[in-house]
Amino acid sequence: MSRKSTLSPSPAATAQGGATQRPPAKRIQMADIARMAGVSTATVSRALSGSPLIQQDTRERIADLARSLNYRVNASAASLRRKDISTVGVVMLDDLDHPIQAASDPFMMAMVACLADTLAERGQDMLLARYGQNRMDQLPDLVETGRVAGLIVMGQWSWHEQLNAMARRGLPMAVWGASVPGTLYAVVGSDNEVGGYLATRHLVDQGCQRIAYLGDVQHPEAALRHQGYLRALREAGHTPREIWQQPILFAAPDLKGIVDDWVKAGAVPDAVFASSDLAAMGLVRALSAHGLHVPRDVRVVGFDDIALAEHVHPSLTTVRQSITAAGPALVQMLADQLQGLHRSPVVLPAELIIRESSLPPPG
Amino acid sequence: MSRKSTLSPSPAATAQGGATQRPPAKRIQMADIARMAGVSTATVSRALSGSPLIQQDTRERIADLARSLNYRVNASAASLRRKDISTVGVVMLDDLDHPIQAASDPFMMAMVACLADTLAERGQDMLLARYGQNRMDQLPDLVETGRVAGLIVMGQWSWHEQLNAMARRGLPMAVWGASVPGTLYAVVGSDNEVGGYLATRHLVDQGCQRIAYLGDVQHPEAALRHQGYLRALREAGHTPREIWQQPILFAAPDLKGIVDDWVKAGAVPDAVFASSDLAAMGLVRALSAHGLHVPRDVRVVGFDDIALAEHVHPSLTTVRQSITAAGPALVQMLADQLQGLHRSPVVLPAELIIRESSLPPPG
DNA sequence: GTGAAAGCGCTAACAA
DNA sequence: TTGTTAGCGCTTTCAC
Repeated sequence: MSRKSTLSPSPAATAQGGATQRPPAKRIQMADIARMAGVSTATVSRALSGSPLIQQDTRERIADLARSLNYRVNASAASLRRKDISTVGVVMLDDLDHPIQAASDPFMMAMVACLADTLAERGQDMLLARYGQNRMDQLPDLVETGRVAGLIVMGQWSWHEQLNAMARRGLPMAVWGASVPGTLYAVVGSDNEVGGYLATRHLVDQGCQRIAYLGDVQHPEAALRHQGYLRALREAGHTPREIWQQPILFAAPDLKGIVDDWVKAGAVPDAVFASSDLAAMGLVRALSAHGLHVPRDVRVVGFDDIALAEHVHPSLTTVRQSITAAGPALVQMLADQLQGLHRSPVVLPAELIIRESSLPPPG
Repeated sequence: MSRKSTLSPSPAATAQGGATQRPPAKRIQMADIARMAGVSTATVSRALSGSPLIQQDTRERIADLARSLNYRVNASAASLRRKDISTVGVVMLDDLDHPIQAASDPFMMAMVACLADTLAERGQDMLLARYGQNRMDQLPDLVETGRVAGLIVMGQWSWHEQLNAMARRGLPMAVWGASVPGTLYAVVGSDNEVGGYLATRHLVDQGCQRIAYLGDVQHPEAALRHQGYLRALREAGHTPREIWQQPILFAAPDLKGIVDDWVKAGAVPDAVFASSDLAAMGLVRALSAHGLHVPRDVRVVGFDDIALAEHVHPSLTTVRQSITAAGPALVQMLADQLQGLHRSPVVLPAELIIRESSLPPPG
């Protein structure tokens, strides 16, 4: 089991007297199997990959031998020879380099998990990496050093230009987000405009008159949600007020300050559409610090439908982005890119999930 | 940019008339650089890896050439030749194969992100995979096919025996969790017993008399937290009641049913120590469905200190597991395993973070 | 200091 | 059907 590695032992471990070395048993390989089976490596290779060229019994004999010796073909060697990379890079882009930011977004992380499963089903490996603004230029390395066949990118954020540049360089990739004019890369995303519309329309239907929006309109997805919000408002004959359009940060917003502003201005909304569940939950807390209760005083709708949305108090009305649809769509989009097929953006339906936070309290 | 791939195009894409092929530009390689620089590939290889054997100017000339041609050494080929795998497998074990379960645990996902960063800093890649009970036996494949040097395993759960079996086979791995007697694999984890003690002791100090525990004692980590809970109770002279030891599922507990039981039995506790923040948040909601308010009627303490704990209402008192300590510890533990060094379990300190959910309400 | 040559472990023409 | 041979793209002795 001698496995060379760049890793170095910890000081603690080297200092420790009781450390023991494992016997360096040589790893078996294809030539060994071939010799023992009395055939060539070519035959072993074909047998193990299930080639129909090999006779039934030869194949089984070899398969049995391999199994009993616990032999497995070396994936890297095979991949090198075959010139066929079965690993996909999944990249989480973060605005800051604060440890764990986009990573703390449960929606993104659920997507990562779904991608892992989707890729696994297709027999592909997933290389996961986080990149911040500073290392952004190293992103193409993953592809150019041949470690991954292509990239699935999450967190379009403010990286639009860099992503476009990468697309121009011909990097195969699929991006989760929203397509804006001039987008050169392949995009998969939810129908953010309709999502925003549904959320706001629902609040209008509840009789809300003073509906605020919480979201960073610099962010392409949030901008579309805002457009949907405006459309619903327009339809209802409401006029959006400036103080109710709050350009908060997507992940770590200062909700307290915003509620303060509302209270000071005597302009507390009777409903808020927040562009993420995280923001919505933070808002509930910020409001309650001012003695404002959700949904009694303020109705709240979020976006994403993270797992927790159903389990917090009050449970959160939200716009569901279907992760189980998103993962396969992204993987397929990348597969198409790798075939050299350019596809137009994929827009997944968004669905309003009504829970307690936007409904009249039972009392 | 011809990149062969096992991926097949989607029906939608093939059907689509507007699909365009990218020109199959041949990828440059070391031999090309060598030819253009008028040296051998050996020299290029050495120059690019910064070997001191190569003369300063030769090295720079080659480096410049490579950069201008946007050449990068093929990582797989190099790794094959060098017999040195710089990829680590990070595995999330799930109890069910319900899509996204442990993956929906923000604590685990934050850890994954931290591992990604820690490994990246060391120049290692991270292969992320989820495994359920059914595919569990395929886990060693990752190592045995040479895709990864070793495994970092999260979600010890009820897999103890399988993990032990893998350790016996000599698979290099480091597991996040708790060490129980007879554990053969390398373990890194928080000080769960002390964490449970601190949480419960804090509730005792608040004057709580009827303190319940919520957690699956089958789970090694939860069992230790329970022991800490019992120790604090014992110290305070309290007797733990049966109905207040609830063996809930770690990730998706039926909190409603438990609260129902308490109410029916007329045995509603005045405080609950939950073995995860997720469970604590669910409990807050389940209690409120019965008109019970946190912290007014029931004080609650969680475990983990996920990012959201601070931002929900009421903000959650909890026991922090330091992710920033855990990630590096796991990586180092695996590094030591790969060196053949057996180290004893690493136990990281747990810290009580006091917030609203366990304190008397301000009113 | 640099180059020639021999592989890493496997697959795929091409022959037989 | 199976074996022979020639690499995949790189690193590294060993010689010069």
